[in-house]
Amino acid sequence: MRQDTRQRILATAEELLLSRGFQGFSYHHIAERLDIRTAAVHYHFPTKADLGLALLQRYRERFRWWAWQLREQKVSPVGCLEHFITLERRLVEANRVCPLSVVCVELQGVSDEMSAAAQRLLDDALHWLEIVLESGREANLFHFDGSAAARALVVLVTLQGALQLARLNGIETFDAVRAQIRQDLGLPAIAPTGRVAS
Amino acid sequence: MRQDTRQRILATAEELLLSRGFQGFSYHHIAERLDIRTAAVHYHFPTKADLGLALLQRYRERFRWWAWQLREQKVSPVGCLEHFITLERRLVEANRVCPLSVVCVELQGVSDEMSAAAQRLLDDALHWLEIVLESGREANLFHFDGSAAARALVVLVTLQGALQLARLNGIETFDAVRAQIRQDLGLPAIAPTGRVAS
DNA sequence: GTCTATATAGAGATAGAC
DNA sequence: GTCTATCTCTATATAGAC
Repeated sequence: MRQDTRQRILATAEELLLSRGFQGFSYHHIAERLDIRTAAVHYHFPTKADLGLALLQRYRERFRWWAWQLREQKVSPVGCLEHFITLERRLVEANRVCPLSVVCVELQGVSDEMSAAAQRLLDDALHWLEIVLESGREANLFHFDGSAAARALVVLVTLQGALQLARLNGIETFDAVRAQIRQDLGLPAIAPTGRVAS
Repeated sequence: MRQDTRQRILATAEELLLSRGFQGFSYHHIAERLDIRTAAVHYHFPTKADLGLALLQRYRERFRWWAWQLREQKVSPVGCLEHFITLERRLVEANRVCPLSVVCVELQGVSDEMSAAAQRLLDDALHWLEIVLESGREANLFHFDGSAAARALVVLVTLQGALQLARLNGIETFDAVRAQIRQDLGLPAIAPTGRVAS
């Protein structure tokens, strides 16, 4: 019945991480929400650095699994991009930011292992996006100059920035940027394959 | 001799804010660096919210003065954009982030007044960039589709994202994005007006 | 695995002397 | 304006009972 406490801690901690930053939540916040004591949290994650690392690893595993699923379902490059943007948009709707943003802003306040885990997550995302863009270009779906790697980098940082500033400026900011990204990749204003999940 | 303590506090606090986040520094850190006591810091800024607000106001005033200078010197739109990018690049070099990033990530941990001040800074930056892009387009220096406001938004969020991820991924990330932004605005790979300050 | 209890340290903030 | 001294609260973490 109760190894799932660990999972509930992770889920709650992730919510807190993405809405308040790593330095903005404590074991007390987690324990309070789950109606347990802080000592129980320490049993599962002895130090906060352990918890932070676990959160980033979990996030990365989830991303890899998500990307693997899209591949299994043979989703088109355009569909992949749309799904990815939708993923980020959901964060905006939930008033959250991306864990990469948190680590970058609070870099001096997190352990080296945590920032290394963030680096791996970033590498995965960039690599995945590069493949999507390159295969989409080969299929004549996307149109852009330069290397797919360079374009993937620009798309990712643009989404990161939009995700973040949307918190101050409203979700219209995110949607405006999203439209621009599509246009810069040579897609029509409304994605032809559908899947522009709201 | 000693109203400049206030200025020294602001300068030190800004360094800490941009390198560690708002929740990542304390009055003790400031006092230690200036070799004064925390009570002296509280004299100038009774609460941390007061200090945070002052930091954002100061940042905004500096930006406005900086933009005004460029205008006085009749710097071309291309030069303005280059100067702006250089401004951000210096933050990367100093391993800092933008105050807007800090406020966005730690939004729940800052006062309403602080986030309102960040909003005003963002508005100023967007408005300034919009004018630069629009006047540059009229002078046939920039080439882009859509409104200047929409393009300004994309350029700004892209720089924000690059500034942030460069902290994890290295300054090459920032430079690659910078090159892409230039290209997307129809500029040659190397800016013709010079002023690509290193 | 979870609890109570507690240790330690740091943060934000105030009072009052100089 | 800046200091010493102190207060209160919170955060991280551990010990040991159940």
